[in-house]
Amino acid sequence: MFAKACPSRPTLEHVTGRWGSLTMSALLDGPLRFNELRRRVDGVSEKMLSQTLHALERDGLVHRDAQPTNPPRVDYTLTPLGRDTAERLLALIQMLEARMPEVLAAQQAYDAR
Amino acid sequence: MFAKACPSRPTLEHVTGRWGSLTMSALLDGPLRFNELRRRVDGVSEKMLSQTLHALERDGLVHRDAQPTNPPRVDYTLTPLGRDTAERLLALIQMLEARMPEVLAAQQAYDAR
DNA sequence: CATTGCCACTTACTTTTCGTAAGCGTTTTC
DNA sequence: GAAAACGCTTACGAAAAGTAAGTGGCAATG
Repeated sequence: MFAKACPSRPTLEHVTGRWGSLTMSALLDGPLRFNELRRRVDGVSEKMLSQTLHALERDGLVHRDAQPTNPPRVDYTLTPLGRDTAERLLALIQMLEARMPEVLAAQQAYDAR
Repeated sequence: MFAKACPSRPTLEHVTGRWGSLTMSALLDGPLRFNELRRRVDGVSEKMLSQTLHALERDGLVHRDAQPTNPPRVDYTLTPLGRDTAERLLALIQMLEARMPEVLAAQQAYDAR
């Protein structure tokens, strides 16, 4: 993984990317439709969500279930691999959130210099 | 965290960013100097490594120990919070690497469509 | 004793990525 | 019959990242 040409690097980037991590964590609660996801992951644009989901689907982390009805209904779900990944991501996110006071204190100390 | 203006988002991005995750994982083995890190994290430029380290230092995840000798010797270490974070990151990375066959298979199936 | 290379960076420039905004066709809601 | 929701895609400007070169001092090589 530390090697430049490692094939797992792109996947790691999809998973840990700004929107990848939030998207996957949001899907831990259950399947969500495109616009439901967009509302949960506050700040993501339609374009970036679309891109993110395509990448995650290609990597086998997210399953896309499109029903050819009118209007189209598209549900996104985590695959088993996706769930394992998302659980770790969410744990990391929650740990960081819990310890944000430490981070903010460090930032203030740093900026005060 | 899912809120747009959440103060933990920038920190999450530093931690999970392309170079942040690899840099922190590399530091789990012990303190490293700037160029040692650069050689370990294959592909990172001096500029990006410098930027990444500054951000992580400001967030209180990495400690920078610069000795004013000649030539200057600068050691980077993980703080306790940084170590907790890096352990989770490394676990995620190793899990992904172990399951890359699944990912590659999914990619091939996707591309074949 | 000149050349090369290492050390830890910073700065200018180019390329890639990202975010913003609009458009698409259909279908239910008021 | 006007407006909004659905799930996207496309064009364009802005921001981030990658590339390359420069800095200044010291150590070892030739």
